[in-house]
Amino acid sequence: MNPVRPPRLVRSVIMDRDHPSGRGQATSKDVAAAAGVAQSTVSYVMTGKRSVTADVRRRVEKAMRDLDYHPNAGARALRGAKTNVIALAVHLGADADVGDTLPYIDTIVEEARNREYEVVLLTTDEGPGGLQRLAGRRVADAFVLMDVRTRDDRLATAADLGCPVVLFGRPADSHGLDAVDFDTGRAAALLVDELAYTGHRHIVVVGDSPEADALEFRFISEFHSSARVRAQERGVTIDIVHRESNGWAGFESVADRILVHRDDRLGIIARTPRVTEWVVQLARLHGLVLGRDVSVVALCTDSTAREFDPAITNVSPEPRELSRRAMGVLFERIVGDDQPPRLELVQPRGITRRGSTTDHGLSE
Amino acid sequence: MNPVRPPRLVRSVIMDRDHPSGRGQATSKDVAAAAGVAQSTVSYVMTGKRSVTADVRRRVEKAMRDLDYHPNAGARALRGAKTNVIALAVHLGADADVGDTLPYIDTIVEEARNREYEVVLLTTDEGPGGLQRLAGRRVADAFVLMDVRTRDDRLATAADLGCPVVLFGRPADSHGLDAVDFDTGRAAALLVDELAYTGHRHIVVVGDSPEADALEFRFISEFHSSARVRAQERGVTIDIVHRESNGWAGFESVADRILVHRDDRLGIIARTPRVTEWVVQLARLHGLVLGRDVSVVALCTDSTAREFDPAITNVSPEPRELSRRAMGVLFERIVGDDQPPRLELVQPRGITRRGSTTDHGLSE
DNA sequence: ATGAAAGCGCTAACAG
DNA sequence: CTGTTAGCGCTTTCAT
Repeated sequence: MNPVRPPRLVRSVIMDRDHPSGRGQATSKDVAAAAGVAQSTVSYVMTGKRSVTADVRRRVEKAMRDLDYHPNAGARALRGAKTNVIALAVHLGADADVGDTLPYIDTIVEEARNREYEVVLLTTDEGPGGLQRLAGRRVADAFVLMDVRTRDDRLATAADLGCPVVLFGRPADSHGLDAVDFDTGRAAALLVDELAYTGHRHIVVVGDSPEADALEFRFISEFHSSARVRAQERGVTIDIVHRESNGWAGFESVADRILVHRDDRLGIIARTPRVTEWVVQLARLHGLVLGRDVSVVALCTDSTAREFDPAITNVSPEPRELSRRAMGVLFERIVGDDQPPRLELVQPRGITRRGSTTDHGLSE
Repeated sequence: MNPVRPPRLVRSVIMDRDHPSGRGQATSKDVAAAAGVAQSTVSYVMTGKRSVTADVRRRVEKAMRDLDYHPNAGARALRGAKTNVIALAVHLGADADVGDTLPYIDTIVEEARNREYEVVLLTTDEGPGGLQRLAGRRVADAFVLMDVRTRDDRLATAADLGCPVVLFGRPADSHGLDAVDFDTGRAAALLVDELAYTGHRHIVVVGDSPEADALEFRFISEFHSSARVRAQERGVTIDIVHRESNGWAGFESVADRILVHRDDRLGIIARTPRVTEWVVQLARLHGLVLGRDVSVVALCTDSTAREFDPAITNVSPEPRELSRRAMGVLFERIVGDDQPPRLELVQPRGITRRGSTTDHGLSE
């Protein structure tokens, strides 16, 4: 029986070899043997750090494919003193601002992959210890720190790690580390301008975090102060409101403050996606039609803005652009450049006018 | 000058040593030398695989502290054939169900840390190739696959990796892999029961994904079919509705279907946090008071349920428990157990009655 | 209870 | 252009 057998599959070939026993991986030595070259040649074919005859290269590459060869990351890291892993410290706790954090992470992973890097995850809760562990054990050789607070006890440690680090946000003292940040002040100005230009006389800024957070995160305080200044310049009144406790209840309790000027060209600025949801709900609840009785603008991604009906006039915080820039800076450091520490301040792409805003006909 | 100098700091001691040059890490060899023992003894102090005199142990531990020693992960992996890294494949794309995905990841990272494991991140988009890369290069030696579809092309590959894998979800063919899943059918039954017991006569199930998704993810179709069966058993009418296109608009267009029975003891089941938000909005928009004119129950975490006012009667999908169970199964495989593949079906902890439901006085 | 020594898989001198 | 060789830092026999 079975007089005619199909050609054996690659996998079988591997299984039959005696050196890379059973399930074990083929090593560069096996590849070298199969291709009839030295182990170092295999290495040079991979790294391109030495020129190799076309013929030899072909033989090596074929052997790699036949044996399903993958270089062992541990051995590489050990020898090369380079792990090709970056550590990403991000806040994942129960109180994480779930709204727009995934696109940041997604883009970071993507950018890392484009450069043949892996990403290990680290929670902000682990604090400085986590950084030390990963750097000390040589698991990662570059770090991305998200959710950086104005004063952040991870920074002194991070600066001492002796390897590239990039921050999301602008701490009071950056300890000589590179950082990227979104120009939230500029975003606030754009949002205020939009409301002022379309003839609104009163502006209320609504945030979802207690006042205390404004001190911890610069992007919050900066948003507030910039909005305040701009409103003054534009000659419109402004009030800054945030919820008093968690949940809708803590938000509803400040409803009066939000809606005081509901009958006199009121424009509301929502600082996060979640708060946008609430503001929309609040308006509906009070029988106010968005884009007619009251205007709402928000700092949120375009995709979030479009989820509403009417869609919300918005400025995007550009999560993907921010992550791309951060990774750009990080990899420049990795290849080793000695520039002084850099701050990349990402500008809003602009404001997108959608259905949630009225034009009171007073535009300049 | 400087007649009295303070005792030198640990760091200086390191810097002064000549072997671990400059910024370089101290190695176990350095520790051994400093403690006056063999390198192997240092190793045994760490692993505990051989008994060590209390005195020797103390000396070694002191040397480790003095030199700020951290074992090199690459070297360990190389020698020990164990990376102490698990790979987490998760969907992070633009369409990710942002709602409740962070708690899963948070708990996975936490559980990994408790067992001295690191977590590398992998996007679902990378498909089977990502798994092969990480396993082949020996970056990770165990895998967690989230967002598993009914038919998922990563599974055949995953099963062939030759290392522990655990799935979130129940594919049509699990390829002999372990899996954990939430009993969404039971959850649907609980939600229907709650509405039936409190005297509702019509139930509408609202989902946020198009019908097509129900085929891809078992938890969706199972939720629907279980709800349907249970409603029949309880003698109440049921309709299953989902939005027709993205955003609020696609949702509002099915508003009529949702609210047909608004005047006759209507109970609405929201299948996700996001859809809960919308249903609440829709009700308000139509002047219906939650817990009086209409009842809303949801499949969402307790913390999400409490965000609303009135709080929403809910069944939690238990993200943290699910992750804990998954990691439990995974680590049992890692220490090597030869049980047949397991499916851990996590039961809902129960339903929590809150303000969003009316009791029509017909409870049994 | 401890030491000495071999070697995991790779890269980078050093030789030709 | 290619081969030979010496480790990277650790764990684990094998000896004592």
